[in-house]
Amino acid sequence: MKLQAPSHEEHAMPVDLRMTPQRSVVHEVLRSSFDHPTATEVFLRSKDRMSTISLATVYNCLDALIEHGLIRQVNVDRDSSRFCANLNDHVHFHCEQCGVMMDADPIEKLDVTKFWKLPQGCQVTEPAIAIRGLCPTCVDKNQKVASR
Amino acid sequence: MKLQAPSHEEHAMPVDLRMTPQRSVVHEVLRSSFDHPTATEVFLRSKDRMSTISLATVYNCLDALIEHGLIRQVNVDRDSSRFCANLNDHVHFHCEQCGVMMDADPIEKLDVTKFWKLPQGCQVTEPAIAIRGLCPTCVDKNQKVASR
DNA sequence: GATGAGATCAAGAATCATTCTAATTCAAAA
DNA sequence: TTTTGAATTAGAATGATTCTTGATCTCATC
Ligand SMILES: [Mn+2]
Ligand SMILES: [Mn+2]
Ligand SMILES: [Zn+2]
Ligand SMILES: [Zn+2]
Repeated sequence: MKLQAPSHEEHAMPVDLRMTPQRSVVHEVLRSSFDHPTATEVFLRSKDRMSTISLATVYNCLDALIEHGLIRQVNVDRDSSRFCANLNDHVHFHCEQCGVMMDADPIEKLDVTKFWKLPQGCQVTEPAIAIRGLCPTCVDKNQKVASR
Repeated sequence: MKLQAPSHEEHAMPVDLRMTPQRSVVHEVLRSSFDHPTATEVFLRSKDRMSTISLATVYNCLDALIEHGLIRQVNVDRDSSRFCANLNDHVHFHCEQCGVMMDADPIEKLDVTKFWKLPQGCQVTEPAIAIRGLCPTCVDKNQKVASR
C-alpha cells in the first residue's frame, strides 16, 4: 500500500490529468459499477470496452485516477484492494460470507475522541471505518439453511 | 485473508489448545510486546528465546492462538498483519508517518446504525475501526522541521 | 508538417507476505 | 510399546501489486 500523508496545501480537485482512452475506460467502468470491483475485475470489465488494454495499464490508470481524486481505493483487511467511484463521504459495509461491499452514507459526523481514549499527544487525521456483517442475501440464505 | 463466518454456536473461550513450547514462546513474545509486531517481527523475537523455531511455525502458532482467542490479528489497509495480545475491547491508532500502532480504549459503545445508514436488511457483526494520524513523536519531529 | 521532450502504455520480471506441501518429529491414547 | 493424529519444519507455490524497460503517443515548438 502506498502511504501518502495528505499535505494541507493540496487541492481537493484534480489539476491536470490527461484523460487518455484507457483512463476514460477505467473511469467509466467504475462509474457504472456499484460492487466495488478489484483491479482484476476492473481489468476484465475494461477489456469488454477496449480489448487491447493490459492489467498493468489498469493499475496505472487506477493510480492516476486515485491521485487525482476521481476514484477511491477501499481496503478491507488484506484482501485485494477494491475501487469505488462514489466520491461522497461514505463508509463501507462488507459481507463476511460472500465478500460483497456496499456503501453506507453518514448520518452524523463521528468524533473519535468521544468514543476512544487516544494516547496523549496523538493527532487524528481520519478514522477508517469498515462495517462487517452479513448482507441481506446471505442472511436469507442462512435462514433457509437453518430451517431445513 | 481467511474468511471465516463465525457460527452462532461457537464458544467464546478456547476449548483445547495444546500449549506446545513453540506456541508458548510466540504467546509470551506477544504478551511482552506492546508495539503490535508483524509475523516476521514475532519470528525474530521468538528466535531469541528458541533459536530453532521457523517462520512457518510462527505463522502456524499465530493462527492457532488467534483461533483460540488468545491473541488478535490487526490489519491496517494492506500492510502486513500485526498481532496483539491485549484481549480487552479496544481499537488501534496507527501513525501514518512511522507506522507505529497503539491501543485506544473505548469510552462508550459505538452504535454504527446511529452514524451510518446501512443497506436494508444488513446484519452487523462488528465495526472495524482504525484511527489514522500522527503519533506524538512524529508530531514533535514535524514541528521541529517546520520551525527550522 | 516535422521534431523532440516527456507522458503513457504494455509485457513481463520481481517482490513479498502468506499459504501450501510433504517429510519428519512428537505426544497422548490404546 | 505401538499407533495415530497433531505439530513442526524447510522450501516451494501463490497471488496481488510494483517495478523495469522499451515502444508509442501527445503536444508544444520549430
Ligand atoms: Mn464505496
Ligand atoms: Mn492492540
Ligand atoms: Zn453476503
Ligand atoms: Zn509516528
